[in-house]
Amino acid sequence: MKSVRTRFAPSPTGFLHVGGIRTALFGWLVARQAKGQFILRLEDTDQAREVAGADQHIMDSLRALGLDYDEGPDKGGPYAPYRQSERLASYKNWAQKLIDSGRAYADPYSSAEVQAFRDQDQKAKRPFLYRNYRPANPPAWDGSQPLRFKSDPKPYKWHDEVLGDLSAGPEVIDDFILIKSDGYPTYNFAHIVDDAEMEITHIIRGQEFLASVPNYLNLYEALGLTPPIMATVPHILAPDGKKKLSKRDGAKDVLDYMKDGFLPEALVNFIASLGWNDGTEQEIFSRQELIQKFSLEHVQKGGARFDEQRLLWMNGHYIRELPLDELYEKVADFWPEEAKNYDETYKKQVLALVQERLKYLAELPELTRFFFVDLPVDPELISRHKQLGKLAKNDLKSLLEQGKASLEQSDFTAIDLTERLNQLLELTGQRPAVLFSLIRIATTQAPASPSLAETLVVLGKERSLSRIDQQLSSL
RNA sequence: GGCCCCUUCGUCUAGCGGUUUAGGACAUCAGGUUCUCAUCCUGAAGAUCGCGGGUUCGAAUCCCGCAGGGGUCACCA
Repeated sequence: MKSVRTRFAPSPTGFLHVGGIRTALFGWLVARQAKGQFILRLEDTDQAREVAGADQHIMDSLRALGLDYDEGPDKGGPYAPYRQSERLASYKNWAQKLIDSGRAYADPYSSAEVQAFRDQDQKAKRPFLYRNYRPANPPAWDGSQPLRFKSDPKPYKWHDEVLGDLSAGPEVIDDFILIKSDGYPTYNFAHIVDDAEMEITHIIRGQEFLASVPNYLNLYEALGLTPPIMATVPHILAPDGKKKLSKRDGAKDVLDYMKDGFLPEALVNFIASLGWNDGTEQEIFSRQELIQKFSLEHVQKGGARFDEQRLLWMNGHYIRELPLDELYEKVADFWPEEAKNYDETYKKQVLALVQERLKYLAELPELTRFFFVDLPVDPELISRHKQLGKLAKNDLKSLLEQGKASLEQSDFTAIDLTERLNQLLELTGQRPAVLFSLIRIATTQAPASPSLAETLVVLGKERSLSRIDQQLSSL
């Protein structure tokens, strides 16, 4: 049996956003599930739109997400090269076959002339079809003119793994360009040649190509090729739900998500479940489960909106699931500046306290800064507090003095601190909302922090007491 | 405009003729977890399944119209 071979074939014109990644992910899942191969091919046939470094960026993104490819431009493989710009000879060969069989011809018109035809059709409110203007006696192709496919319009029915049975009439089939006048092939031609030569079994692509499929089918026929299995993945929509997600609508580079501390596992799970599910109510899928359970038939037909809230939740979930030591390693580059002189033991204690609060790793500094540096007293923390804001300064002062007196006697173990804080509640007759809030604010100067006793343990006696003094002197 | 695709809570979705008073998750709101934030737990609100016809004893599920959205009609992919 032929082994399953899928490919991801981006053009190096920029970074990869979630939409592109999803296409890659689905192809990767299909290949891994079937124990086949996943191939990366760069479609760099448009020199004008090419962006320097984009190819490397794409490869970095795939690797960062763990979407490893078996063959690719930087990896080689039995069907190398994997860059279309290096495969021009191939396209020439196949083009020659078409010329020989009378299925390709040189386009004698200037672009201005073609544009005139187009305008004419547009004015008449009918779709532009080049074949209506097909030259009767085209000149021999010398490579300086575009080479066009001589189409054979007919209706087609075909099957799409996601969308089901599809069909289209002959009116959509046209003489499209195979090779541009600059010698480079168009996508329409190149991908068909490459997929055939590379023995690709499944084409998974966005729905912007759907309207062209009949043209491809016509070309496959002319080349004597059997079309691969096709699957059309719907677009991911911008948050407003109107148009497809694009870079200009704020679609972020996936590598930027990684830089903000979104975990690859979370990103992969999120992107997979955007438009796919296994038919059950399961939400969290490990990579192994995705490979095992993924199927193109369960991919949603309609477009899905990108909901960052959901990604945030899922990422937080994956962060919470991580063993502390593993999280500690991942968080290495995210500590606040002030943490650099602290040792691993201390930082791990801090990390354990904020693990359940982290939605993404880049939040670490704002959540933990007070563990590493004394922040200036912020009077608003008290004045804005529901209960504390109502108390007179003298009352606050005396409460805090009592707290200080008790804590001075403590050995700052969790057990002792908890007990003392409880005693303090009875002694002062105050509710936790008042007493604990006050001490918490005094010792952290942060609007939010982990629980009081836990925080004090990590902060330690000396630092806690000196901060209480600092607060006292401001009252 | 022609052609093609799509349409279930705000969002992601389950559902493939009857077990559905349409289920779950995110977000929202309320309560609980000795304090804030978060986690966790419980609960609430939230979709006449785009609309209109049919078929059927019975339809979110099948058929036909319509509407809305998207894609495409490049020497871009």
